[in-house]
Amino acid sequence: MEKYDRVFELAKNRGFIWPAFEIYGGASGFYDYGPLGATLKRKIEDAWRRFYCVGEGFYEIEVPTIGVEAIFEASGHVGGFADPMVTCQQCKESFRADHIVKETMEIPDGLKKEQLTAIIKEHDIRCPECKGPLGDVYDFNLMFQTWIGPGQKKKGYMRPETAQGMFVDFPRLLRFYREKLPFGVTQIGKSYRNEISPRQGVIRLREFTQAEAEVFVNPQFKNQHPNFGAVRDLALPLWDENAQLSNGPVTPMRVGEAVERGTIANQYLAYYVALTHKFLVWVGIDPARLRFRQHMRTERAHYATDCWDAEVMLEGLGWIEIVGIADRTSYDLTAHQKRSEVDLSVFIPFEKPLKVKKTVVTPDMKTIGPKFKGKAGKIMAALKAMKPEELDRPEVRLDIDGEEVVIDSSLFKHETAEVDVNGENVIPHVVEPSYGIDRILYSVLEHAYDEEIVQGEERIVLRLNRTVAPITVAVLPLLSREPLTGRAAGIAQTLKNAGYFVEYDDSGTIGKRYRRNDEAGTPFCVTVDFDTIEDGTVTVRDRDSMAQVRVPADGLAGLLSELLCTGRPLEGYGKKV
RNA sequence: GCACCGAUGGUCUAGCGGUUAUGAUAUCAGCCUUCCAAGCUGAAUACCCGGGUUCGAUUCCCGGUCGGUGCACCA
Repeated sequence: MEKYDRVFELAKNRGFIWPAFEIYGGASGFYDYGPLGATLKRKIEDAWRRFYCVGEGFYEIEVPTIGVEAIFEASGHVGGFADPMVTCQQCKESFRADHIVKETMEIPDGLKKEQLTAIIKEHDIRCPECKGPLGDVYDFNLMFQTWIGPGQKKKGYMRPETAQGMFVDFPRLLRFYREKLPFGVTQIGKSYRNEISPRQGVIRLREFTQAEAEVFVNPQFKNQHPNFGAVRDLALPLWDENAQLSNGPVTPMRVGEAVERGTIANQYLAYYVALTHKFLVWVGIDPARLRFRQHMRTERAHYATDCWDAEVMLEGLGWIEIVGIADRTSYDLTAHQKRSEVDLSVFIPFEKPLKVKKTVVTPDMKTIGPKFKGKAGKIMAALKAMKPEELDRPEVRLDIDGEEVVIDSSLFKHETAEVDVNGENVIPHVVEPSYGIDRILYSVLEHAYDEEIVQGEERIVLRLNRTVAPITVAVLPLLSREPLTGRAAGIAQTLKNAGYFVEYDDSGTIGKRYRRNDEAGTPFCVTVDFDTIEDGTVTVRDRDSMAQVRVPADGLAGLLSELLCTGRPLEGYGKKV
């Protein structure tokens, strides 16, 4: 953890990250982003928006972080993650408490943990592995629970992922996108998981930020991503299931080939794996410390056909998952359709209408109604569900709530006609790239962190990507006295007016100020010296090479704009110093 | 949640049953300074929280919080 310690020390010193609630002793799994950290995070999120919202055309939505119980009943988070657990005091193995008890006796479902503890004590139920004594039963649900409104009538949960909000809004989103697939929606926001014992510092948080995209696609066309050509030849470091099983290496493979060979299940999934690679490198993840690992069949959620994690190498922590890209199929929408009883399918028109024979039954409800009263509705439904040949009889026998009802053929008409079927209703599949912003932010810091020896002194420098660095440019008078200070302040103001995040600093020697900005990751330092007063030129210093060029102060805003857009080295501009 | 270890200025640290609680670095003010943590002067800032033992606790004991390590957990 040595590297982590050094990065975290810098993060605390320079105002990137620190423990939350420090004056009250803190709480594990919670961290604050300080001035530079919050700015860096926002810039990473903005880069993400540039890829997903601007690039892919997926609009961003924002839904409450608290959800009503039904959402998480449908998603499986309530039932699946509210298990009573018990730990063996001897071998420390954990078990489902109710399962252990059920091996010995019949018990009803839904017993409270106190009741289960009592039963275990009473019947001296022991650890099935080592026969050691069991501890008290405790509830195990990763969701934070709360009550909506006064009293305890309406349960609410802090969302454990942002995804559910986008599934729940599906009918409105479908209308917004004018009822056509495919379309995508994104959300950047906080999610909450009440981890039992978060470790690994900022890697495992109880409150964290996710950036997720849900791409709704016709399952028939998962192999026809409209923009696949743009990524087809990109080589990705893939570590598929077979390679993992055989302890094989991570192999670079072109995206197109990965789909053709079936390494990645379909074009849509592969496209977002590729887009993830582009994004991560763009915000400053070292490609040499990045790989894509396929989920093993056994670790995949039962509904997911294929799932790939982007993992980064962090020193002392190993390979850490920072993005998951999953084909969730129609699982989520189907679950919400069932629980909410709202139709979440999309009408997909056929290219040519299909001619289909259809039987239309018209019951004579004027007679059936008064005669059968309360059962009339069910009789109508039963008649309409009958096959044509069953209706061609003098009388029809129906089973209504276990009772036989005989309907004379005079009580309904039926005719079979050929009708046009113009399309079908399909529940879309969902391809979901899910990004852990906090982990990405820390990884960016660690991958940018560098120490080097300059003239016998250690230099710490954050080699952040120019576009995500919190401060874009520092303006420094060579000496802290007039007329340099006044001129520098003026230049700083001009750059602020141009929209840049500018730091003006005249405290201490010039060397010290360079180093301060190196630690903050500021890519450029503009220095105002006596030549500036004479001829209006300044020096611009590159953080990484420490090289300087001399350019006219008037052109600074334009120069910065070009440096940020093109990513070209500073050395190509102005006169070398 | 269990076991072991730790917690001292912003940061990194020395140390002790009674100290004016080290040192470095960072910060602020001033002097000096014509490009990479220079120098001088001064200032401000700390014993994680709660109980106990004791004349006296930052120091010893107990509990908690936070952090580290191992186990468990991480859909």
